[in-house]
Amino acid sequence: METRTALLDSAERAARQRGFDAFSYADLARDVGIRKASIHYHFPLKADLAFALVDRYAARIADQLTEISNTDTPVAEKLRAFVALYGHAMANGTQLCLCVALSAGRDSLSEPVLAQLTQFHEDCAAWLRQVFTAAQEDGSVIGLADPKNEADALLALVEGAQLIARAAKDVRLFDRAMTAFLARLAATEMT
Amino acid sequence: METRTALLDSAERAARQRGFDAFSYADLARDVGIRKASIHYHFPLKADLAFALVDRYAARIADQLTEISNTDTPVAEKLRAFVALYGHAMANGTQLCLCVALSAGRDSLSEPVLAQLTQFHEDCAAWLRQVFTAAQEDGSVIGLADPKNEADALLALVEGAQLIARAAKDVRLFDRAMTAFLARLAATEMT
DNA sequence: CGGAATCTATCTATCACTAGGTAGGCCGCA
DNA sequence: TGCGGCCTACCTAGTGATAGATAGATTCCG
Repeated sequence: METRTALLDSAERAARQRGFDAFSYADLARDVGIRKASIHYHFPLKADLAFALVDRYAARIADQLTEISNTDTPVAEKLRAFVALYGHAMANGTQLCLCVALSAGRDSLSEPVLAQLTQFHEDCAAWLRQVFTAAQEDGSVIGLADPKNEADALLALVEGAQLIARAAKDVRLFDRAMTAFLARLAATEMT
Repeated sequence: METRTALLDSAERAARQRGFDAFSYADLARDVGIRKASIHYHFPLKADLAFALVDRYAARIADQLTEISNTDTPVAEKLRAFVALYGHAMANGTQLCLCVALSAGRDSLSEPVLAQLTQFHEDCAAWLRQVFTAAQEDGSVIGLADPKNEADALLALVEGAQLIARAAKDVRLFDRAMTAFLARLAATEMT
C-alpha cells in the first residue's frame, strides 16, 4: 500500500506543477525508486492513475469544505477560508489545484476523469451557493448579488488567479487578484 | 508568406483548443498540406513557432484594446466590450485565449516566450487599470474598489471563466461567471 | 504440521509509436 | 544561375504499454 501512495503523491505534485501530460511513468519511477514497469501493476493505464488522483483529491477538498461549513464562524470567515484554501494550495506559486491543472489539458483525458472534473466543479459551486445564500441573510458581503452568480464568479476568480500566479511563479499575484473580493467581506470582530 | 500564415493559423487553433504541447509538427503538416520537415524551414524550432504565435496574437489583442479605447463610448461599454472580447475568443467554448492556453503549460516554454506572456498580462492589466480609473471619475461601476485591484480581479475572472467554460465545452459557463460583474455596470442609455 | 498452490510486488527486456529535429536533394522561377 | 521553398529519408530520444520471470509471503488442505 505504501508504494501506491508514494506514486499518487509524486504524480499529484508533478501534475499540479507541470500538467498531467508533462510527467511520464519514467519520471514517477525515478522519483519513487521503482522500475517504470512496476507502476503498471498499480495503475495499468495512465488513465487509471488520473482517476485515482482526482478521486483522492476531490475527497480531500470535500472534507476541508465540510469542515469549514461545520466550524462555527461567521459567513465572511468561511469565504475567507475558501479563498485561503485555494491560495494555500498554490505552494508559493509553483502549483495549481489539481482539477485546474487537469482542466487545462482536458483533451488528453478519459471520459470518466472528465466526468469527475465536472462533478468537482459542480460540488464547489454548490458549496459556494450555500455559503452565499447564508450571506444573503446576515449581510456579511457588501453589494451581494444573486448567490448563484456570486458562486460562479468566485470559483472562476480563484481559478483564474491561480493560473496567473503560477504563470509568473509568484503567489502574490493570487493575493492581488483576490483583494477586491476580500474587501467586500465584513470584518470579523475579535471576541 | 502564404504557407507561413497557414501554419500560424493552424497552430493557433490547435494551441488554443488542446494546448501547445498537445499538437505536433505532424498534425500541423497534415492540416496545412505540407511535409513535416518543411515546417522547420519556416520555424526551425517549435520555440520559434511559439514566439511568432504569441507575437501575432498579442499585437492583435493590443489593436482591439486600443480600438475600444478610442471609440467614444461610456466606460461601462468599454468594460462590456472587454468581457465580450474574451467571451468571443472562446468560439463556443472550444478555445481559450492563446496566452491562457500557453500559461497553463508554462513549463515547456522557452524563456523568451515566457517573457512575452508576462508582458501580455501586464499590458492587459494596465489597460484595465486605465479604464477603471476612468470609471472612478464617472461612477459607471457600482461599488468600485481601487482600480488596480479591480483590474487584477477582472483579468483573473475572465481567464478563470474561460478555463471553466472550456473544461465543460460550454460557453454559457463563461457568461454565468461574468453576470455578477456585468450587473455592476451602469446601463448605457440608448441615445 | 508441511508441502503445494497462489498471490503480491517487483524486475528485465522489449514493443510499436511519436516527438522534434537534421541532411541533403530536387525543382521552378527571377 | 542561384536560391527560395519544398521534398524524401533519416536520426535520437522519448512515450505508454506488454510479456514473462522471480523472490517472498500467504493460504489451503491432507
